[in-house]
Amino acid sequence: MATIYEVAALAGVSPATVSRVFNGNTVSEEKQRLVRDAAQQLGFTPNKTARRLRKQSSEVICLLVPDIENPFFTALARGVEDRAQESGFSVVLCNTDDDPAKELRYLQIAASEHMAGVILSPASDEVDLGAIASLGRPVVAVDRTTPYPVDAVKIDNRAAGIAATTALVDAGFRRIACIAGPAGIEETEDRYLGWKQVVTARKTLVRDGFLQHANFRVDGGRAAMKALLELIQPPDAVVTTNNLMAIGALQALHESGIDPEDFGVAVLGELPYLLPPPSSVVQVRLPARHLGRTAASMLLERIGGDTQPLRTVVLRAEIARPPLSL
Amino acid sequence: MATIYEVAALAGVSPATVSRVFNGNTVSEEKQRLVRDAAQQLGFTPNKTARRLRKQSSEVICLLVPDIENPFFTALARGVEDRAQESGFSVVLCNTDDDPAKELRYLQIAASEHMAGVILSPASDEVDLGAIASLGRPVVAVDRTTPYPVDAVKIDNRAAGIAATTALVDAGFRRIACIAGPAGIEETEDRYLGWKQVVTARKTLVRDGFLQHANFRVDGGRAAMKALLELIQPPDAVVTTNNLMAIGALQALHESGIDPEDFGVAVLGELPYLLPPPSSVVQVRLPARHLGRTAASMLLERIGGDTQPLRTVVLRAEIARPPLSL
DNA sequence: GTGCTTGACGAAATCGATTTCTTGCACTTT
DNA sequence: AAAGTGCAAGAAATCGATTTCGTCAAGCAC
Repeated sequence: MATIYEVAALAGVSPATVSRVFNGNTVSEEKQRLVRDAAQQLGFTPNKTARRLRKQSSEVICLLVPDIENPFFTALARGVEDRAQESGFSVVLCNTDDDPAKELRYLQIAASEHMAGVILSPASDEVDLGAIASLGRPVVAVDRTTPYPVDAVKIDNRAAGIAATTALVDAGFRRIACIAGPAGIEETEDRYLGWKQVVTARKTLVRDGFLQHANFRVDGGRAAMKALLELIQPPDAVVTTNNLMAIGALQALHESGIDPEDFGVAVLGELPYLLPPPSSVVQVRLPARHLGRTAASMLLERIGGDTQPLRTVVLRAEIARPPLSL
Repeated sequence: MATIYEVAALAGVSPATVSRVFNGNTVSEEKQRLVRDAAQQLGFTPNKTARRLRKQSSEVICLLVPDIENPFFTALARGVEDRAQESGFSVVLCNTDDDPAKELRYLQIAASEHMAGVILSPASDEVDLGAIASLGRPVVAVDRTTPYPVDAVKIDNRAAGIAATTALVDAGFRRIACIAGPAGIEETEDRYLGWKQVVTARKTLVRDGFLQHANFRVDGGRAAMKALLELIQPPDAVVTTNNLMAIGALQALHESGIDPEDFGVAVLGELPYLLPPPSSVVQVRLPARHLGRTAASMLLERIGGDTQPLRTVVLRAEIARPPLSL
């Protein structure tokens, strides 16, 4: 790897001039040519580490997601990446496993690595953005929000919950349960509030136990569904507040020998279905990729020095597939 | 962010001593305590960028995969990450989209960012490891190999192809086609050779057109399957050489109204099935996560200075689900 | 012609660590 | 007691860029 000094020596100029050539400062035509030729000849690329040390920042943005194996987050990551590429930024993708300790570790890395900014889907409300914030690096919360004053991009979760539940009611289901995520996570809270609003307004039957809290994974959804089916008066339909839990719920239904056509399932998110799902499954399509792209745009604006007041962008989800009526 | 100089000043020692405390050199008990206290008090963490510039390396490894939305690669990534964490390394995950240009860009970034090593699943045979290699950074190829002399971890693709095809033969299918990936990619080449070996040895019927090349994605699999079904004498079973193409193939079957129980499908890889797949689907389970973990282990050994001869580790796939006989 | 502005560009400082050199002190060894 | 040995720890060099500062010359006004 050639250094700026070698280029300078070969071109017969000072290192400062070489730097100026590559950073758009005033250099005479003549020397520009000399420098470029020399750089070309030596295969010179500026050392990012040295530049970063000096500039105290880099062209890398850090993306923290809770679960990289969840297609929702990979789609989101793609959105971030696409947008970042357009501005010449690289994306570092980190997996927090919804573990605040891991999250903190990565945030510290982001800080000490001088990354230009962070996009994160916080593992918990207690996320500590202190280190990043004190460096003045912008942060954008995505999908979930934080108590810190940062920009955010989220989905209109309540509306999504309402849409999902309404679709089930409209399809004729009358005993609609809800499998929500862990209590205390705002994102899932809003979704189940949407459910609650609809079941209350439409006066459907709600029993104790119709609201199940589960972890966000497949096993959580399956366990919750099993619990629902064991109720004395079980539901005839369910709203699950994320994609993985829906998979678990569908598995539980299948294991219980229930014909999927007879049981309404509404999902917030998309299922990795191979084949068209049973007609009684409603999917609310969450704009994951767009979420990522929007977050990246906002972050890049901040990195560029934008100082407008904090923004929260709310994206609307849409029903992917209206259910047939019963 | 406190610097080493501030810590040194507060502790009343020189920066060199502070550095020694954090890098395990000989420092008296007394000063160690002083330094640690001062560091604690200031919340000091060594600046990674400065350290990296000086040491000419970092504790970051770069993982390049062709498609981050493919569950096979996310599982692989998890394996890499898990292993890296154990040694205190961070993983930067980059998506090449099977685009040699993007791949090259990321490799250059890895080089100029002084990353400790690279694990990659090369987009093509023309991958250029020159920059990385000239820095002496170790590289491990995963899932696919390269013409460069680097360590590799791969799957016994031919055996997997043989296992998949044999399972179909054993299940009674006699006109077995193959949907292979793009010609020229070794990984898929080996898999289809496994198929070829079995159909030849077992004397099943093979027609022109029974071997389809497709891109590695869902649409490729679907198109290939459609082409197969349009043959004058279509196959009664198919081996698909990756998971996404299998999804496409199953979709095509479904769209053609063919009962999945009547048509044998063997997949190299796992399907993101929600529910148990039709009994005629054979899945050869590829140990993706393990692949990643092994690659990470090998890379970390090299980073640690291991200079043993080049190794290629071959992992064996296993049949996930023996088919019922017809 | 003198003084002032302006622009190109080199010298040197800087970013924050690590590491090599060097020094000084305590302790052996003959 | 002089010389040798070992070790803790400070001073200074180093990694490779960017950036400030200062110089010098050209251009222009008076």
